[in-house]
Amino acid sequence: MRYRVGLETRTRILEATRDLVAAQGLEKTTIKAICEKAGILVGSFYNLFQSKEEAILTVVADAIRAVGPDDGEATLHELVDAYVDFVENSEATARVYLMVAVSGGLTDEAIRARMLRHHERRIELFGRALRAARPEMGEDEVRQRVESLLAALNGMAFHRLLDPSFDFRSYARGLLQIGA
Amino acid sequence: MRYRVGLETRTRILEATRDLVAAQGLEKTTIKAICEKAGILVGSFYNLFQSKEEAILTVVADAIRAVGPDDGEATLHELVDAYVDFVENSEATARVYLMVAVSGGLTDEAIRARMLRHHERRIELFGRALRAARPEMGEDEVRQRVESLLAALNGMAFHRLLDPSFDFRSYARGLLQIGA
DNA sequence: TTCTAATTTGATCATCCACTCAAAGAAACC
DNA sequence: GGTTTCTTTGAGTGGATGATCAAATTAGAA
Repeated sequence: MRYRVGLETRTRILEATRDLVAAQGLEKTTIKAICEKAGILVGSFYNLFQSKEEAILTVVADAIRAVGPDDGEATLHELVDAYVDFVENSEATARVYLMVAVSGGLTDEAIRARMLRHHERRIELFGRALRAARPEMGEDEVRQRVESLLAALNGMAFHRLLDPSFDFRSYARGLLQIGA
Repeated sequence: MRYRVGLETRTRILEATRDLVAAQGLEKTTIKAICEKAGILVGSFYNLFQSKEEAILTVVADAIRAVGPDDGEATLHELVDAYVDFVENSEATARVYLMVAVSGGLTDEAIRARMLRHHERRIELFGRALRAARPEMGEDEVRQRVESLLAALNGMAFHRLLDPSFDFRSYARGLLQIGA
């Protein structure tokens, strides 16, 4: 994979994989369907990826990274908004993330460990923001509020992906008023 | 399916299916594995179920029913506790429910509709309990609080299933103090 | 016990899927 | 233009899976 055309094909394969996984789930996504959607034949796929698993894992890794913590200085409001933005603007990636987190996390030890680490990082990020806004708050209460906020955000993100008419942003902002 | 042995076999098949789906997910659960776990041969399976899908759908329907609203008179605290009990005491069923809700809900229109109806019923149930405890609260705020509570409960249930050391009951009760 | 209907057995089938590979074609560098 | 390396093609392989079926066995009612 060194020529320009090869890299373009690789991108097309990953996009096709992401969209198919988002629409049909991890297991129902077949090599044949990926290749059709990417406009290539099977052999080309295996020229760029060693296996179906490798392509899917690449998509999954991208999805996890896309949710990931960025700015350690952000306020709670900004963090919540950024998560809503992610779900609203990168719906396919968000769907992949959610499916992998649940189906993968519950059935695959490696994914489970990765999800727990990812969660812990987000807890720290949100905890830092809450402590900055409410310096007087005790550590136990910070933990309770941050776990609650993140759980509610995840639950609402799922609701939003199930039901596009669910006003994720409003409800997410409402969370800050309840728990602020 | 009229003889006693047939009904027993049916039960064994459904238990095996439930446990395998809980451990490996919907798609990786094969007829062969179900039959081995149930201690039967393939032909017996097809004597009692028309297809693999029928067995899985039966398990899934049981799982959805198991989370379902029961008592219209229950307090918020009782409703929350009942949900925690369900997750703690029927872990396999809870895992099946979660996997179906996410993977199924995001990829299958029929399951999606079913999940949204189920969610709406739970919102009503929790809403009734909150209104009973806080008659002065406006309808918009009831909706915001109930959506937040249910989303957080679902998010925490997932966290608990990923991480058995997560103290679901304490955090769930903490939700009531934040939003009460 | 006898008879019928339900149940079990296990070989068999058709289909789908991930993956391989050798040959032909295209891209990049001299 | 020549050479090398990368890319594409597409038929083909092996294996697994869901499902079928006729024959043998067993449960239960009369």
